[in-house]
Amino acid sequence: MENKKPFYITTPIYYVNGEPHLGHAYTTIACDVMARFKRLDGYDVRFLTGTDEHGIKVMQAARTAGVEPQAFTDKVAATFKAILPTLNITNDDFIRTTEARHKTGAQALWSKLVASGAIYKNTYAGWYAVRDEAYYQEDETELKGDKRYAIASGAECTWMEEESYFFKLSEYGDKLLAYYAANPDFIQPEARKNEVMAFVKQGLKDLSISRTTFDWGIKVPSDDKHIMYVWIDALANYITALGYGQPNDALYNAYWKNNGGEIIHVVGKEIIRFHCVYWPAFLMAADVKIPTRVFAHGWWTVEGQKMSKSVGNVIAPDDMISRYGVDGARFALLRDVPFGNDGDFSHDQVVSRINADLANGLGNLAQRTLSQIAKNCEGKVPQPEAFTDDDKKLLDAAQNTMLKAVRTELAAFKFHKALDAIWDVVNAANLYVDVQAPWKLKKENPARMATVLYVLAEVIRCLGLIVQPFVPASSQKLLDQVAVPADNRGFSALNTQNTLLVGTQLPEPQGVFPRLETQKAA
RNA sequence: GGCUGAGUAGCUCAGCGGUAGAGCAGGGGAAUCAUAAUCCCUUGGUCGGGGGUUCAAAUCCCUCCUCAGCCA
Repeated sequence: MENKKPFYITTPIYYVNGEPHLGHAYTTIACDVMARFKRLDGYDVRFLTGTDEHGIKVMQAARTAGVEPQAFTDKVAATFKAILPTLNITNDDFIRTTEARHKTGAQALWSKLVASGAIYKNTYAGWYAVRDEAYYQEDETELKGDKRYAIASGAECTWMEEESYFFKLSEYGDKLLAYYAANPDFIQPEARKNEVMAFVKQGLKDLSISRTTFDWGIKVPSDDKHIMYVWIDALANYITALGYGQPNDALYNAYWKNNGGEIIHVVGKEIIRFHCVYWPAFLMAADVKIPTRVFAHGWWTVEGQKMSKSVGNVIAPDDMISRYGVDGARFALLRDVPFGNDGDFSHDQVVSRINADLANGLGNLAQRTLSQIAKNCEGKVPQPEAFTDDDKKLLDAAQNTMLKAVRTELAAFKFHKALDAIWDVVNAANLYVDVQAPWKLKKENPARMATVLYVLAEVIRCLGLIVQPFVPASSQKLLDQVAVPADNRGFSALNTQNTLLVGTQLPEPQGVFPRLETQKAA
């Protein structure tokens, strides 16, 4: 148990100008599956999520709602926090950028950047679009009537001149490219890496990193007129949550400065540049270690359409849970679509996946096995005879091969392939039941029947163990069904040394994965 | 406009130089332990279009089309 390797995984911090939806749930669930897997696999895991609460948009949203920004963010942040138990998320911490610890840490990071000479003061002038929180060059805007708009986004612009601090991003292009080259896995998937490298190769400009036009943000140390640019504020959360720049930085030492452990940021593809260009540049300048990996996942459409408030097809995490159950929802989001690709969320597809794999596949496998044990073996783990080749083959797949395959796939965030590997065993087990036909053996050869049922029960134990990260609640029920002790459910038990104990009394079999109705109005 | 991906069975995708694959859906059958679940067999594709290289191309090259993203 000692000398566990550290593993630090983060979701982005979610911007509190709207309610949580499918996209937030997706990122968070993916990280949770990874965090749970790594814990079960013997790592010392730290899993962080949280909310990004500063910036002019939040300030304006608060004004529209007629409340103070702090009160506004308190309310929205609470809705983000509330979905975590709903989705059965095992985050170790939840950071809000309005918390004192974060402000202290972010200011410490700023001061470090100043001390290292990476920051200078200048004037910023240009066409500013409030909606985009961005400045545009004159040629990036167009005049319509007496108003000027950004060509790219259509947002209205006003001329602004403000004193601003700048980060010397222009000095980091080569260093970043060298880092990407030396760490080929830093940006995944590959297509995103190409995109980021192309961006860096064309040359980087210094980055304006402070604002004076509004005050909903973290104050720049020793210059109260300025607040920190939202991204330097937001990105800092990954280290401030660990105690960076604060009196107690034990977690920072354990999980960030860690020796040989991993630091992984999971992000949506829209914020890859901030995480793969700005963030590592800030860290280089501050002499802080750079994360091991940034993984950008794709986006969901719903029934073929983009999710949007105006279309009215935004899926709320609560809706998903009430329709499919927590485990069904978690499973459906990761089962088919390669992490990193965009996917389409279709009700019919989700239902058919849940029914085919969970109910008909794994659920029914357990039910048919356990009910035979209940009827024919007094509900006790049966005593096996010598194993046949078929028995050995199936047992070996469940006890040895499966975990290795899942480990390999998850190391590359291939959730769907990990599940493929697990379901290969589920399908093999269902086939094994038919081939062995224990219901016939009952009369012809009861000892052989006992062996077959033992093999199946043991395979169910292994499946119950490995499926824990994906369907945490159901898997516990499944493991209860085969009487696996609560303290023997880590992957260190996924082998031939921790098999089911012959003669153990099993509880009355109960369905674990219910079938969903197929015909249901969307 | 430049760059990066993607375009393969009704649907979701795998294959990335050697006789077109899986899962789901559809059709037929077997079985009856089980959540009307399971198992077997099966229908279905000029692998976006066109050209080229090769004994051989979904797979390599060129070109065009469509979609997505990044950049300008």
